[in-house]
Amino acid sequence: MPQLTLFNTLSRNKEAFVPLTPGQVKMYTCGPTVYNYAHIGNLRSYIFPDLLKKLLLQLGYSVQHIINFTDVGHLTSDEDLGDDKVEKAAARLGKSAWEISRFYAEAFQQDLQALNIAFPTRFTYATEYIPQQIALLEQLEAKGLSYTLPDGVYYDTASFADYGQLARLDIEGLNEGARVSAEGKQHKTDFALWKFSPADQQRQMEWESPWGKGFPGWHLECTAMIFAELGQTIDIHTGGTDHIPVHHTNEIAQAEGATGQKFVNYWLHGEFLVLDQERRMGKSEGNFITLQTLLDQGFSARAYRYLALTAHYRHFLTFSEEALKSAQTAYFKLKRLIQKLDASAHQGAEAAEAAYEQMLAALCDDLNAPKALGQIWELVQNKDIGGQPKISVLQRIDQVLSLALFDSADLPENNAAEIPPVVQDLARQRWEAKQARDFARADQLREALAEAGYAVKDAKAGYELVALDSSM
RNA sequence: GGCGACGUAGCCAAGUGGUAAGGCCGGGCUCUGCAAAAGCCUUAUUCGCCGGUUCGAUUCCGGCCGUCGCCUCCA
Repeated sequence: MPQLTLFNTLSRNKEAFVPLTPGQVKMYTCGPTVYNYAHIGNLRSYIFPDLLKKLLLQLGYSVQHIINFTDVGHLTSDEDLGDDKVEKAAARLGKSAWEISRFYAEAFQQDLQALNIAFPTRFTYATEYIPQQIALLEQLEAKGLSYTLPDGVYYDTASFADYGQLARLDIEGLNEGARVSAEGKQHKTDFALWKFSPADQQRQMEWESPWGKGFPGWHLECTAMIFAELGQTIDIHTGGTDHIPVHHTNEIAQAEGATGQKFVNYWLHGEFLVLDQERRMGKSEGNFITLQTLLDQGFSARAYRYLALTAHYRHFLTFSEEALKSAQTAYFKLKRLIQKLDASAHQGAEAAEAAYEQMLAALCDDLNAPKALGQIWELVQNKDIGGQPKISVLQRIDQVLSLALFDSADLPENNAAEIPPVVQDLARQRWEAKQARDFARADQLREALAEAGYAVKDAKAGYELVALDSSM
């Protein structure tokens, strides 16, 4: 078994992975705030933890994994103090905040399924851990790490010696005023642990607390849920790079401030998906593409997973329709090649095993999926290795990559069910003309089919219809 | 202003101090009535620019140019 090495944001270095308890891994993945659909950039950040988890399983570890839902919104901006995204979405759609968060949480889970992302051991909902969050806040208060202002209870970051170490923050240089400004905040990095409900309005989501009616600060929930589900120290915590300077920095301050123990041994952060020319994709930017949009365009969700795996998780991935198209073409071609493997050819088993070890080694080197994919292509096209050893290796590596390499259901040729009868009729006529060697008529009918949006592909014993739009 | 990342063929993208993975697209050929599919072959003397270290740098160091991210909820 190769040694698993992971790039740890704490040290900014690749480190050999050693779990707290031999053979067991506790990992936590920062989940979405459920006030809208996830976009494909968000989803990228759930693919690499999935890859990591499956690699750990393949290496023989047992894995306890939590993904949370932030189902209580937080501040939208400085101008909207007291308002939050979930409640805002609720107002816009005429639903309750609870309905909104449940709806988008379910939509998110459907996206995960479409992308072959395994569900975690548990999904946790922030609103189901309010007592734990209050208890954590009490702990912090007892240690003198918090102070109360008219609008909420704040964390006193100056009293936590290592504050900002994860992000290597230069606190003095932080953009003055860019952070949420609150009257009376003692230090610009101080953040809300509990916000009071505005006196003049009734929030849908608010709870009683020793400090007054209100709702928890954003950072508190993750820490409280980790403590409740996984313990005070965990192995791995994953999220997007944008969480390093604020969210994860604050989580560490809360957790280690409260317990005095190391919170997380390995912090892993995924880099953004970016749009060519157009900067990052963001929920707030309004320029986001959902998985459903891609499906509507005729793309396979797994082709997007394939695309995500062609880039290293710690690097930007430039997304464009062209890139996705080429990924889907490659992905379908790879599956067709695999379908045609001759399982009765057994030669080259040793070389195949060596290739498998190399793939595993690539993945163990900080999840180098692009390299492993390259090795898959080389294996599949290697003429000295028979179909059987190839299949054996591909099945095992696909348990980690989850590309459904042996499932041909999403290939265009297997999706002919919804072709209109008229078109099918034309195709049949063409086939008959062709059998009668009336090629002029056959070509005419081919053109007619093209106009109807379908291409005909002949095989020896019959033909297939492929919709031109979805044959990308 | 502070912190940080990136710049490899038309596109996506690995990579190493010793002479550039893989995929897509393109081109050529085979096969096919045509077409598609499939198969075979081919596609960067070069890794943003300029210096330095070195026998040797795309890979290390310095400078410059360019692009981008975070510092406010965002993956």
